[in-house]
Amino acid sequence: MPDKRTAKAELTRSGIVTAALRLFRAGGYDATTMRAIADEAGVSLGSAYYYFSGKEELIQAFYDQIQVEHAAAAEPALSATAFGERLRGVLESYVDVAAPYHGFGGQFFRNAADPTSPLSPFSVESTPAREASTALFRRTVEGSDLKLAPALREELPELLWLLHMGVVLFWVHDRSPDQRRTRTLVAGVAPLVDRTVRLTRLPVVRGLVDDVLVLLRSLREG
Amino acid sequence: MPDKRTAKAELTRSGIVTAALRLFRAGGYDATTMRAIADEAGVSLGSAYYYFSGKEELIQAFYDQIQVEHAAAAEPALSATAFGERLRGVLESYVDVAAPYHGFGGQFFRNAADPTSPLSPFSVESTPAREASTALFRRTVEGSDLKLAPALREELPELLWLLHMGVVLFWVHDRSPDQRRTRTLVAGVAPLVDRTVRLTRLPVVRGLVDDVLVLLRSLREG
DNA sequence: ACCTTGTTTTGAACACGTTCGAAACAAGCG
DNA sequence: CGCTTGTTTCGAACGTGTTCAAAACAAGGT
Repeated sequence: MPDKRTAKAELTRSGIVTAALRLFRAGGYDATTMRAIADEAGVSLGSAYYYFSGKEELIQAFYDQIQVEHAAAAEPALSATAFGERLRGVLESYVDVAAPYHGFGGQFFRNAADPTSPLSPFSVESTPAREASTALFRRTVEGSDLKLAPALREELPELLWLLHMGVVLFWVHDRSPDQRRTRTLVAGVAPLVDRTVRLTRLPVVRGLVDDVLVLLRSLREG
Repeated sequence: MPDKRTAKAELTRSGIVTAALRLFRAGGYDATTMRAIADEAGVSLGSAYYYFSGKEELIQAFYDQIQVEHAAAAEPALSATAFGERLRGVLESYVDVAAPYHGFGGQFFRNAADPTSPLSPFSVESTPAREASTALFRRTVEGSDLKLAPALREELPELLWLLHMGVVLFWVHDRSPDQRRTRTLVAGVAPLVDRTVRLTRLPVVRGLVDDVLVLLRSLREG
């Protein structure tokens, strides 16, 4: 492991990342070999493994990039005030940003699904990316016209992130041209979530919501 | 591919499956090599590949086995009449049945998450297993005291299957001893679903449910 | 200058999943 | 019995991700 990172080492490292991203983009994840990445970066195979524990770790760079792009692309959507509109815009912008990678998104996804992998969106290693994404949904809630019980308001961003993960899951399996079906899903689900959340102020639904919150908390500790 | 299956060939085939399952059970999926499976079955490496297109295909046998065990283990739970009780029992019995495989369940899961893989629960190849599982949830609904709009009643089993998939996802990531957290989730979520579904008869909620159904249908065609 | 210590680089080597051409086997037919 | 056709078995060989011991390099300290 590189403890004291010299300037030159950092250059080598970023060179490997750049090479990997270029090749992933061109030919997909599985088809891109570590040897090809090393060649493209102008280093030996062993050097690639000196900087990265394995092929998987190179995906993280990809994730980080998409997350940043998503945050930027979602910005315009956050000028609306209606919660449903905001949510729809934020979810849609992800589909836009991720579109170029849809072809081999599944190859990434396979690794992400492994719970033992640091690439899993639930892993500790993904915490920064996860929190950045959750922050985006927190802004979606807080800048909106939505009126809510404070307890639910606090949990909502994380629940929306979960919804986002669900959309991504759908997206990965979506073979329709230009991911039309995912867009249909987002356009339909956003207003539904809006209306559902507003319903939680009804007395009949209130008790249900409270129990959901209790369950969420007991799961978090467990 | 074996077109005309002779009796001896069928024996070789099942021998390979048995060997694979035994080794998976003992050492997990990743650690079990195709060479070891072939050895254990007393055939050559090439023979294993003559019968199975790859290591992945051997997982399907595992899935089928669990599905059958689940259906059997869920039977007692279906003697209850309250929908919430029935649902809880069915979901819980899966956790019981799958418990021995929790250790390497994630290794299977990784392959299942690949949308291009036939092992994906959404793939055409998985249709039989998926429908068998959905049938279980249809029974859960139909034998219960649940009163519902016919339209929703028709869609509910598939939605419950989706919930089941969600529970499995949670289960895979659950590192608590004896999967306590997953059991907490199931025990908590079953009554919540029960109450939520019953709420759909309220006039205020009715319109929401109708829109959900419309969305589901438009997604199915797309 | 030389040694020491730590970092970076290298390519050979390993084990694995998978492919493939060729051999062995079985069955029907003349 | 030979011959043909189709099935089954085999193991060598390929390309892959990954590991590792050794070399090259850099920077001080003496």
